[in-house]
Amino acid sequence: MMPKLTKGRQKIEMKKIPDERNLAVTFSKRYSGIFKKASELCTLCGVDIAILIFSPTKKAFSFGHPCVETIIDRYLAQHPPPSSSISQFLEFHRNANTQELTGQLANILRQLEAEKKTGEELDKMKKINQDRCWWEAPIDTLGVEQLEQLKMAMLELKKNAEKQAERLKVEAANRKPTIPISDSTEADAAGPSMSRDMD
Amino acid sequence: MMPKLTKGRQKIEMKKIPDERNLAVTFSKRYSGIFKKASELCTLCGVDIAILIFSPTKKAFSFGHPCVETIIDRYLAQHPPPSSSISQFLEFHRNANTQELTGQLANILRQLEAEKKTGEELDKMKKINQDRCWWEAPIDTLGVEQLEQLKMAMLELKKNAEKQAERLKVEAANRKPTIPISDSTEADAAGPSMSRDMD
DNA sequence: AAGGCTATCTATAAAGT
DNA sequence: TACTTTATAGATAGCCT
Repeated sequence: MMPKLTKGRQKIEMKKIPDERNLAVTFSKRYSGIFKKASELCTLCGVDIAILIFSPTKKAFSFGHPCVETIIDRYLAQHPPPSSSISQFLEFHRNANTQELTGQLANILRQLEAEKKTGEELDKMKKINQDRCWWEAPIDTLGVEQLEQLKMAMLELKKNAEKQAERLKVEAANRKPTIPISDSTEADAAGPSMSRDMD
Repeated sequence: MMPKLTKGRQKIEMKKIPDERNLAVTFSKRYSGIFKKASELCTLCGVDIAILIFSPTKKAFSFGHPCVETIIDRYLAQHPPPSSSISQFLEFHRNANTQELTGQLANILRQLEAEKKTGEELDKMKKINQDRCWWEAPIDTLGVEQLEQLKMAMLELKKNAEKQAERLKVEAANRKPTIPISDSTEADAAGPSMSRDMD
């Protein structure tokens, strides 16, 4: 009998692999193994699957059938139910007041105006990453898809608007404006206040 | 030597399993196998993963580390790049005008006020589906998480506001209002117009 | 439908090219 | 660096309870 040529596959401990090189190799093998399994599951059982993985180097890997975005939309549509979101939104604004909200929206609009002036730059970026998925989406989710886009845009604007609002708040304090912008501007930013108000 | 007790594992053809019963069993075994693999990959390589599966019966199964929503947010943040979304948003509004937008936002606010009056009903719904994920989210993505919620809420409000706007438009036409509400209200709804305007 | 068994198939850890 | 090989660990098809 020949001496064993290799040790073959060995059992490994289920903890984070210490050696960085080995970790990279294992990640590469295993994530592709998982994608293959997912692909088989799609074929064998005719199901829809999306997998999102952020590698050790923070790069995103994804698998999707028929399309990652489609699956995500379908998931979001049922899971964090819209009614839940809206009630949280209302709860938040019950504690604040509508005048403040008006103020913030006004700021968003002002910011919108400003953004329009630099819109050309954004147009270029848009050209670069032409969206690829819309036309693949089943008709019944197309509306949601679009709304998603709108929402992402609103979030971007909102962030910018908050910075703007911070500036305006300082100005406002010096002039006693008709629509005061209070500290709620900060509460609405990335802080934990809203998230903790939930239960 | 004993006669074989079973045939053991047999190779199967990579096609949709015809027998419905067998398919259900295979789905159950395989999806849990994939989740186990994913879990191991998390542990071994310290990566973040989300998996969404819609079963043959359309039920959603998900795996997420640290949390499905977190991963989805991170993915959406990079993939259909925000700049793409925002530029589409801007392109859309370049064709409309800011006055109209102002009008719509005003309607949203009006709707908000109305919603507050029926807020109790929404509170009940909120109780039913307590969100489970916020506090699990890593600090650096919490802000996005919240903003996601806000956005979903805005979208809900927007839909309602559009119906409201439709009514107001009719009123407005009879009184020559300071802020005219034009047909863009419809274009902004869930129809395909915006999505097709992309390229 | 859910869980267990066994024989076999598949994935993959380690080492080699 | 990445592909190939080897041998074993792990997943699972078919069957049964």
